[in-house]
Amino acid sequence: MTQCSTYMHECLYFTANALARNMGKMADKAFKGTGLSPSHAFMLMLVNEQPGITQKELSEHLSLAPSTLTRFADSLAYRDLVQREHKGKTVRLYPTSAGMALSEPIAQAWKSLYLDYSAILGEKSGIELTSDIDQANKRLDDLA
Amino acid sequence: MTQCSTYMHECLYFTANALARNMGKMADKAFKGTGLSPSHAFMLMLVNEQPGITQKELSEHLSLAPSTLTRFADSLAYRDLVQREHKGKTVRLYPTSAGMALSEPIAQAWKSLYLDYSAILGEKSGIELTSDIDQANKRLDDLA
DNA sequence: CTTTGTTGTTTGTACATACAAATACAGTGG
DNA sequence: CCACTGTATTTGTATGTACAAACAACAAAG
Repeated sequence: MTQCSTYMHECLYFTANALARNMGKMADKAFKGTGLSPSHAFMLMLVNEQPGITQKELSEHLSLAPSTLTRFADSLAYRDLVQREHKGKTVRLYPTSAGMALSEPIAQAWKSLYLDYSAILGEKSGIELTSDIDQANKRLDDLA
Repeated sequence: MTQCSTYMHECLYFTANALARNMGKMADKAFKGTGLSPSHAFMLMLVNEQPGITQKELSEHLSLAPSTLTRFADSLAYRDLVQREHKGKTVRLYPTSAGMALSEPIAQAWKSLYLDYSAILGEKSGIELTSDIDQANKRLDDLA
């Protein structure tokens, strides 16, 4: 705890990024068994649940840029976890059987991630923090 | 607000990353005038305040990997904003006059970032959220 | 039915960041 | 003084993510 005349930990940009990196490490470990990064896993999960979902919709659900979704879709398609259907200007994604087979492992990894950080932060605090952050995101999104 | 049977917004990994991206965008805008990314600006700030600081120390203050600090130092040195002094195995960083000249612009950008998000979240909520996140980070760091 | 604006996707490119392995130095027990 | 161990840095390489520009398809209006 070296002292620091610039109080970076009082800056939301700074703390938010540090938290994201911390959680990223944890999530990477938790999802390692699935062979997918957490973000790819979330994406596949959405495709499994809503076959035919478009990339636009995915980018909204995941708050990721459309171009990012293109790359992710490339990657999942390359591994035969989803199939793309181009209809007009939109692209719809459907899970393959290999993709669906990952549903369970992903759900488990996700649960395990939840347990991991709950163990450190306390379940209740974790839930509250998550909810507070989510509220903040809603306001920030609206003004973007 | 499309509904989603997978409640990603109840996952701390997910919300934390979304917040980091949101804040990142804001910070990029706020720091644009300085010609530096927010992270580089923070680093330069620390060097300005503690001339002779080592990369190890910087990596602790900034919660960034040592290798990342090497690249950042490269970049700042390349733009003649810091000078490196290799002494034994450690590297100490000193600001140049150009680096020091950026102190003020950086401080202003930082303040402006603070005002920006405070305007959206409310100053008090912003402070509380930042502090909550900081607490969480402290616990997560300890167990890494 | 053509022009013009809007929306969904893709591509080129760039950046922050990380991990693992390599390197270079420093300190210790023999 | 030497071998061994630990610590600070660097390098190679990879990933996630973004923006801006290009592109493709549709919609609306003249």
